[in-house]
Amino acid sequence: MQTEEEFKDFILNGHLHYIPNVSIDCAIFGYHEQTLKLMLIRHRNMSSWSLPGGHIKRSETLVEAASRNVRMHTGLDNLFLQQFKTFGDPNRIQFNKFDKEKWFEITGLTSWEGNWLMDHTISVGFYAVTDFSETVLQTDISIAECAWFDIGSLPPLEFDHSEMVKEALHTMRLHLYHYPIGLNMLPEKFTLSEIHALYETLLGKKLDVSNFPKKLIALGLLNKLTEKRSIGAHRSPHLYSFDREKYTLALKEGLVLS
Amino acid sequence: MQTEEEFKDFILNGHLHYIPNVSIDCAIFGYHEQTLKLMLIRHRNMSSWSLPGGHIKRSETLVEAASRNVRMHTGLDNLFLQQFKTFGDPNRIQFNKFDKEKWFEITGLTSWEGNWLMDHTISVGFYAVTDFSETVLQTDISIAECAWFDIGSLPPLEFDHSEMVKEALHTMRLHLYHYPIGLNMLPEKFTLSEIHALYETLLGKKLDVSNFPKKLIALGLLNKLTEKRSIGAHRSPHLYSFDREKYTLALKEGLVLS
DNA sequence: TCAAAAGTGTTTTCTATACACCCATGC
DNA sequence: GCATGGGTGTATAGAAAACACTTTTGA
Repeated sequence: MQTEEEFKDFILNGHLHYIPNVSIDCAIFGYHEQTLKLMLIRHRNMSSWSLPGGHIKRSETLVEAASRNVRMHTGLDNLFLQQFKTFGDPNRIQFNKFDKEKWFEITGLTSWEGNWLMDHTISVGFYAVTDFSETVLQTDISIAECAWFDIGSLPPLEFDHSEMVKEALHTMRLHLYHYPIGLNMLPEKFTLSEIHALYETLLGKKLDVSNFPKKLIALGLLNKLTEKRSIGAHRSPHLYSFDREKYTLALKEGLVLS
Repeated sequence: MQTEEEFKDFILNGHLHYIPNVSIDCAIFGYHEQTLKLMLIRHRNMSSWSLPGGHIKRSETLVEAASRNVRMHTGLDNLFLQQFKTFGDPNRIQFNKFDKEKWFEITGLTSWEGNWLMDHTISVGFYAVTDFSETVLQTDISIAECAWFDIGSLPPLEFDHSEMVKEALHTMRLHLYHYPIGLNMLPEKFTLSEIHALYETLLGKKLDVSNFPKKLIALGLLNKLTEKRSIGAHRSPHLYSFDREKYTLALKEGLVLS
């Protein structure tokens, strides 16, 4: 959706291709060098930030809608993407906060009564994880801004999105112990220290320097490479890579990291 | 919804009070004397069974809708009720399987094009647990039958409800280790053997006779009563009851049972 | 006194955690 | 050689599992 014309058509006739009354919202977590960030967008005509989201095409599944949304904003595909909760409180969206005038100007409408977008909307929350340094943030005509925010200092969010973030973070941290989430946040080859730092940042707590690598190796997902990384005046750490086969299996079947 | 007239009005004008394109479905698990059952309903004009469900009123939250649904079918309130997943695959409902003729007869319509019910519907899954011997199954005008089925021998289900049951069961079993779920499935006063049997049945596996009670007591949710139960030619077991305060706290904050 | 079920105690095994210590590297 | 981070080994505490044993009850 890049032109004003397409946007107008979406507002007026979107319900022909998209399911009304339902949307998805995505909490996209980004990791890089020991900082955890969250991607937020600012809609046109809105002053506060919100999670990226959108409607579901009549031909696609929920995950596909979420995946399309994430791809649209980050340019990335095949991220770890999980449903975490569905939100539907009656007052989760305050339509009276919208900028009527601007809206009428775009659409040529004089009232939003009966418009498919201006109705009670339930939203299915998804979260994704990625390396934010690899992303190229993209907007479309409906979005004014798009940016990464430090997880510790998020701005006030629109709608019920603050609660969504809280839930998303909670679920993501739970999943860290039951799924291998790391493939998209680490380079192809990485050291144990790097993955250690990743887990510490995502979980927001310290993990034992000695025991964490042991547990990780015990899972059997890692291949120890013969290569080492040169890090200057220190012992060269071994490089590891994920065993793709075991990784994808663990994604399906789950695992237990204590 | 008890009369033919109300049913017709729901079909024709329900979208005024209910949100279209979204529904909730409930997997209601029932326990009694070491058997685990699931409540299923059969819609009018449908040959197979399905999970009870319905639309969400514009004024209520998702849980409230689920709660209303459960109450309607079982007569029970305040059950442990949890969202487990939202389902939205494009082909989850095959509208062409519906009995058109019967439908037209009821409504006086000659086509279902444009009817609010005949559109892509996303469904939010909830599960509940109760003692099935305490329930009084109730139907309404839209439902032909309502019955408990043994969890091990469920009939084929409509839509994607088989997958829903699988997911509901999985989530319920996970939650058993993180929430106190038992209040609604046991009498006010119960023995350790009874709660032991409950957990074994819900989890579908054996739990150690000696260690399970220890862990349970260690949680601190139980009050040991001075009363005992007389069970014939055997040692009389102590009766226990839940500590309401600690129970409700644990419902909110969670707990860890290994 | 015996069978059956309740309940307790003990032994063994496993695992989590803390921490001491050795290794590799470049200056 | 020494400072620094990488990596390994071990000792200890605590939890989980297995199971033997004691208690209570009514026939």
